[in-house]
Amino acid sequence: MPTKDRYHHGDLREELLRASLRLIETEGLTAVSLRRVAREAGVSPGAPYHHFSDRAALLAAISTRGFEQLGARMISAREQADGPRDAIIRMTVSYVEFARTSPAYFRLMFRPELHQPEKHPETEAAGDAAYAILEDVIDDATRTGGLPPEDAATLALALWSLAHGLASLTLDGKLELRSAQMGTTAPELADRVTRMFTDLIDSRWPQS
Amino acid sequence: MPTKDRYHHGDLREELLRASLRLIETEGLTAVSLRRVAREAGVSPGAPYHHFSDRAALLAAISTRGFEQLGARMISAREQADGPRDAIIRMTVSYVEFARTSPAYFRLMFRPELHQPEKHPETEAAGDAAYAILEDVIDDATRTGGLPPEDAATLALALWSLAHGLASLTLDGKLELRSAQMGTTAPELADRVTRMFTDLIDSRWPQS
DNA sequence: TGTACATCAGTGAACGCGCGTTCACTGATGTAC
DNA sequence: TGTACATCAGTGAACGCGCGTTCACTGATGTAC
Repeated sequence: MPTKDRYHHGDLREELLRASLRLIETEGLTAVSLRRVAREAGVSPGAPYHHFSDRAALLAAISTRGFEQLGARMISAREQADGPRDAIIRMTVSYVEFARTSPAYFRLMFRPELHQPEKHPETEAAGDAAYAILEDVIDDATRTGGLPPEDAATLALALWSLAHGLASLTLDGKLELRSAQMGTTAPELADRVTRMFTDLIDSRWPQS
Repeated sequence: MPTKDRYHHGDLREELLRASLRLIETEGLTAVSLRRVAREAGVSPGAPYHHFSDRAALLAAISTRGFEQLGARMISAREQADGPRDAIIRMTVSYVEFARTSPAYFRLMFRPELHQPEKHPETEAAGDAAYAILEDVIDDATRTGGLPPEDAATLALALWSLAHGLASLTLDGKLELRSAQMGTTAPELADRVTRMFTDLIDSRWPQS
């Protein structure tokens, strides 16, 4: 067990990642400087450099983890689903839910200019992997349902756009604004939009 | 006509806004500091304070203008449309097109933490006005088409989410990546997704 | 038309700040024998 | 088991930088008479 006031922290890398996420959530992305993160972790300004080559590397590490977590959620949503149609609903909902419950991750993941993904290919790979899960579910639907294969790629993109738009608008508070006016809640509204979209797919390709 | 080397700039406020947009497009939002913008406009660091109370006020002014331009595009898209169904397509496409042709505006508009809209109600009002246009078109469709009124609000939100997602993914370069793999272009892909969505609406409510 | 004066919109130096990053250093830990 | 030594992971002071903002100032412009 870690003792207080040790010279060696023991788990500084993790602590820095945690502190960064905390900062993003409480004070926003602009508050995340290496100095500040170090201070939050109770460590000197130079210490982080033993774990991350620079600020962008720290942010890239967080992004990678974010994509991995999003992917894990999507996989678990798919596993719990009863058929491809249900999988589509559940995965979209879990995408939006991820944004809502992990706003710090989500905001950073889609701010590529901050973490220079061109220098950190593992971040891009994690993002691609998450998208591949979505595509795979759509492919499932073309095999077992009546979804025409030539529309699969477009539909996957439509679904991603819808989910991403819902997630972004949720984080911007736009959904909450609308839901208040409509006498409901933001999560319920996101669900409703998702279900409507799936219903639309259903009525276009009934056998899917 | 403005002469070079005048003590009074004559149109500094506009020049500062232009310089900011140029900077966002070439070097990103982080490059927009009041000092830098002043330098780009060829003016001393204190000069902008005669036109904007602080940095957030400058950014809010740009955001407001962005929402106004987006609204204008949506209105014009609607006017050119042949019926509510066509209006829905055109407005969605023009939303995405706005993001693509005015990325600097778009990025800033949906970064509320940067321009503190709570202090600048005119920015929020401009955003609400743009959304109202979309809602209005959907309401049209419920009156003239077979769209059930109880679904109107949800559908408006679905459309906004789709358009916003497409726009965001376009700016992040994700659409371009997909389109390259699919042997097409990003704008064409966005069109395709929009048309698919409208087709879905059509097959669900054929008379709309 | 000319002049006095108020106001507007600039200048440029200065302030204090937090930042990223480097570096010589040192305490703690792990390892070979 | 004990010891010498290498390596790891911290410290803390220092660097140069650009930032937002303020301020006393001044040149240019507009206006009243």
